[in-house]
Amino acid sequence: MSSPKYSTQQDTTQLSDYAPDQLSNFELSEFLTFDEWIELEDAPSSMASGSAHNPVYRAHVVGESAGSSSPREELSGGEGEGGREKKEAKERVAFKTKSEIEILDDGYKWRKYGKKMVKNSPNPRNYYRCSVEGCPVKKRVERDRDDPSYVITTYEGFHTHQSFS
DNA sequence: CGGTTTTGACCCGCGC
DNA sequence: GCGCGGGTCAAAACCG
Repeated sequence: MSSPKYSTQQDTTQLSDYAPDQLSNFELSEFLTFDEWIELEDAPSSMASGSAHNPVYRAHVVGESAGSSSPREELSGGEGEGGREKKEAKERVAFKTKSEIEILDDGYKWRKYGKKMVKNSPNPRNYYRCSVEGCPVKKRVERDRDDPSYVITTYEGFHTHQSFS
């Protein structure tokens, strides 16, 4: 509901610096299985102060640790179609970034489709989805429970179209 | 006008 | 068998 305090622009300068396209490729190329946050060393060359270390953590959550291999195939919801395709292993990449805003513009258009409160955390969980049709990419944004200053963005799936920067 | 957002309700899978 | 949790979708409202 509105976040009057949050400016539309904000100083997302540092945030926009990371290219989603490039980043995605990088991630896709590598199979990640990190159960912990890995600090990415950003090159804040443009950082005048330099002291502002942009803490970006990358973690790949494989989940599906034996057991639930098929969380959800498709939301039939009245769809009697028989064409069911096996879903490929959808990668789940979690990014932890220090930011006051959760809506970080990564170059893609996202449409919010749900908000849920997490038990154990006063922070709500936002669900975003790519506005582009055919893009099974989903984004989950949640604030760090320990550090509200940090935002955990979890990307699911992969974009099938070029990023519109 | 289009697109998007927002809240609630609904649904599914799994657990016990 | 039933309940819980999480996740998703839908309609309406709002914005640019």
